[in-house]
Amino acid sequence: MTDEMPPQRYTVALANEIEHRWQDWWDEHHVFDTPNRTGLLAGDPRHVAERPSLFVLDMFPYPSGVGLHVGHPLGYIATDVYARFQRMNGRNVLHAMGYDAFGLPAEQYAVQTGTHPRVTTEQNIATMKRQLRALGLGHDPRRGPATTDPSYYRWTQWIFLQIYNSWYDTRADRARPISELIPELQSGRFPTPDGVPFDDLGALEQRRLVDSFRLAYVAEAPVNWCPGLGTVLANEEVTGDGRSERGNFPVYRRPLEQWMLRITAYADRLLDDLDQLDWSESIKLMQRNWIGRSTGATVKFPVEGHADVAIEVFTTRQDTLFGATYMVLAPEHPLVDVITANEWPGDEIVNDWGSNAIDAWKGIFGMSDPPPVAVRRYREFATAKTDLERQVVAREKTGVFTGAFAINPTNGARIPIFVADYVLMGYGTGAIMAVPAHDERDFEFAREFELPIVPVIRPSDEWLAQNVVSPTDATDWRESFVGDGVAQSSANSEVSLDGLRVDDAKRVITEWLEAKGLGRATVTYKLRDWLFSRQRYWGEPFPIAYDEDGPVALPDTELPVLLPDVTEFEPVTSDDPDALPEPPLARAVDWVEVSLDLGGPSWAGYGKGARTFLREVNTMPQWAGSCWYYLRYLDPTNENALVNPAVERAWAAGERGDGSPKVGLVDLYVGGVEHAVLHLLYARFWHKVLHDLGHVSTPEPFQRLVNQGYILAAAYMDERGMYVEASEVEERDGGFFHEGEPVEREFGKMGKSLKNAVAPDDIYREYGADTLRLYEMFMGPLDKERPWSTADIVGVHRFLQRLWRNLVDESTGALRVVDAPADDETRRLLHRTIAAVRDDMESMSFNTAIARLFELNNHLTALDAISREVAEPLVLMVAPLAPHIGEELWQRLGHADTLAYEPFPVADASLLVEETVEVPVQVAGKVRARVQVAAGADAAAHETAARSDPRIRELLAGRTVREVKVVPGRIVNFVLA
RNA sequence: GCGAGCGUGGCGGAAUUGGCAGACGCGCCGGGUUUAGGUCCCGGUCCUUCACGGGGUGAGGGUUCGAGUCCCUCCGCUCGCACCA
Repeated sequence: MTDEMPPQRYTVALANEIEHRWQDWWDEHHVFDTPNRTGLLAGDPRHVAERPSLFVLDMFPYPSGVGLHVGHPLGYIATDVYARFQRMNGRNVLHAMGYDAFGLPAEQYAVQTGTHPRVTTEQNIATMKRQLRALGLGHDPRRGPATTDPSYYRWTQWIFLQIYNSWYDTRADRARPISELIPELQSGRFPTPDGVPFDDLGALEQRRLVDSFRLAYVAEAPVNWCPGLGTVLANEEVTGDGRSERGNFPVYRRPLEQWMLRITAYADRLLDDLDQLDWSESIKLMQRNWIGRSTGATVKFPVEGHADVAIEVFTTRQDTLFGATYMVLAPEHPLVDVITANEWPGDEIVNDWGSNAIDAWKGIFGMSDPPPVAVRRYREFATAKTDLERQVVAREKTGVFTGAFAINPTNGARIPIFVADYVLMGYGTGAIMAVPAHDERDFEFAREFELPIVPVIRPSDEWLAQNVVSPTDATDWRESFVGDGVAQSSANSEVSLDGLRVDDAKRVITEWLEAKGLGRATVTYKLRDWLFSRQRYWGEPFPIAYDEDGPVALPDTELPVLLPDVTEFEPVTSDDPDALPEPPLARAVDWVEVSLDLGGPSWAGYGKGARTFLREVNTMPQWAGSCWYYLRYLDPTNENALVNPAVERAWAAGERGDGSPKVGLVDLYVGGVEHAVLHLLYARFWHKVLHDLGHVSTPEPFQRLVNQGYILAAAYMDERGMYVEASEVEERDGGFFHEGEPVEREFGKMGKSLKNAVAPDDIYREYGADTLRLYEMFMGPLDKERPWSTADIVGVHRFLQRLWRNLVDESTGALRVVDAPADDETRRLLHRTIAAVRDDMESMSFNTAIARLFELNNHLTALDAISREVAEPLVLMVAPLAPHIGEELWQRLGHADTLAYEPFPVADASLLVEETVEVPVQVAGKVRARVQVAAGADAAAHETAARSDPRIRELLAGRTVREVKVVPGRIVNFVLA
């Protein structure tokens, strides 16, 4: 079979031999060791440390036990190509890969098999390193920490302490050390309990007061509690039907005391600073929506018969206040019990049908119950609904009247107060004023409950005409009017909005509310503080201990707080929803109890001499380690600091593409869109805290973000609806079969669940790593999803084979390259290719760069010998994409050192200009001929050339040319009359 | 429902941003090398037509000398959010 094969053909055997040899060579010669300008990693034998820096980063991978499939390295290859290109372009490039190795999968596997998660994690990291090394990625091997290394999580804990020991100064709009809060408290800037001066407070009161300012705090908050897993879960770990993603156990919302991080203090900056980042608009929008800032006003509504109670609502439409005809409290609202009447009011409120509307308000569970019973039943009904039911039942409005009335503060109207689950306790104040004329949800509810609808904004004429209704009487309205318009029926003896447009009306009414002490301008956010503790073993321990009064921070000298080496790391699980979390670390009794002499100020809970504390037994969530890993890449071996500030500044200095200074440390960040909100928001938050405290110099972590598309692959489902192993499916007669049975094909994200994963190892074995790299880059634009097709790989493999054959004689192995100059046509093609490839590499359009290289290479196959002036630039251009064959050919061309630092070819501009250009000629908009004109010729010359073309002359004969449009070098168009 | 993005050959995808639609690759067709298959090499390949020509970028309309590209309406797909006051 192989006896016919030329001995020096670029087969997979030769490719693999070349690849392994160069991977070893790179390691031995430290080719990708990136020097820092100063500090521990400052050695610089290649003299590149002073070059402009470029930090290229991949999202931190989790070392999974099942190994990689070919979808995983797509982004890693892209960053490697870009990093190699920029390194050849004169940049000092930092590119490294660490491991996000804490987390639930290793712990679950440990529970199933009894293997300690550290063992599994180390094995998985080794497997992943082997698979990634085989791709030829040019990472600095010294800069790849794992979050599970104590030398790494020591600094995760240190950052937590920085956050804990900080408060947010809203006046300076930044976080400051907690020690700087004390003078502020002493000066009386912040109110103290009962107005007692801070220094006169007891130690515990001081401590409680200071704790209430910290950016990390313990609070009771409703969380996703999963007794089946024995831990609380993040929202993203819970499926749409309220079960755990792993294990499919029920998840319950219940209040538990947990660590929270005060990310809400940064809401405005997290929102506003997005403008300075080079991220896709869709990702920015997702973050904006998640933060969910809305500006409006809070307004107090007095409650009839309760002189001391007012219901505070948040609204973005304070201009419609005169149209508020009822109020709604969320079922969980604490005032519900306070204001609910004992009996239904005796009022007659006549509805449109002439009957008493109150009868319709008494709820869905029977009209004989008094308000307290009706309200209790409704609350039970509302809380029993799962999230799924709330979605499916969608917008069907339910609720119940409390029997109580509030007073609209603008016009004194008595308005009924309802409880309804369309108002959420978690947003705003958990209560709303309802303006059914100008709010869709309120309108639906008002129709359902026969409530009055009072238009206070005159709708646009267009809307009125379309709906054929009155602007002032909503009886016939089929929907609310939510657009801009002019206020009407909105005046009392002190203020009038009538005639004002929405924005002006908002301003006027807000001023009036503030003057009367009834309300004020307010901004609210959807963003909630970040629940930061988990009941897991395999995570970072908190650097926190407790005395009888609460949490106390451990000093830096106690770091790292090592994860105790237990034998039972499984959480306590249960079927009982009322079971309480029992973190696995609670069982490490010897570790939990710790004797410390903390010393220090009483407000920090210290200062009591040596005594016994109990350690925090929760661990941090997996996000903790991934919030700051990119900073550790800068200075991974530093034992005295998270990162040497001088090193950090050197990497942070730099410019964006447009020459403006960058605000984000990392120049290019590539990863999956699944982290659009959580990881990217958390990391930005931590970075900003570290920036405020002076530990990093930029306000943002990631300047430019690119989301690579998923790799899709055909998946096959049998008649039972089960996925079958895609690699075992055969196609025949236009159908697909698995073990003889017909199966249905679909396309989906490559992975274990669809049984359609393709292992990179199989591709190396069949084609080699350079071919895999090239194929993944050639499939399509980086940010688009693309279907994997193993059959298509031969195309790029043939390219490498042809490239090899163009430069190396397949039978003798001799170089086919000559020193004679290239012919003119080849030289011009080369320089056009260089110009195009350079542009494409800059914009990461690798698929088109590869197409250009194909064209040049195909041109060369027709030549008897290849000139060195073409061969060398070609090899250098291929090298970032296919570095092993690049290095091998470079060496065979007579170079002793790596090409990784060779300058990327630069096109000779004079060779890009053709002497003549072919210009299409249109008659009446249709291309009828092409003519040659001199490059740079003017419009008249174009027209003359076009008119002298015989075909054009024929077509124009006897016709009147009304106009001739000429775009020199591009087109000539004769416009006929 | 709201928001964002995308619809180009049999398939993956190009098109300097309003100027020659289909680069490049797969597949397919034909030929060569080979005992044969595979590999490899050469040529062809949007549809229609013998050809000249005509048609063609999800559908329909518009702007323009000129539209894959801009605008409007609709259809389809993907993603995100989902009672956020």
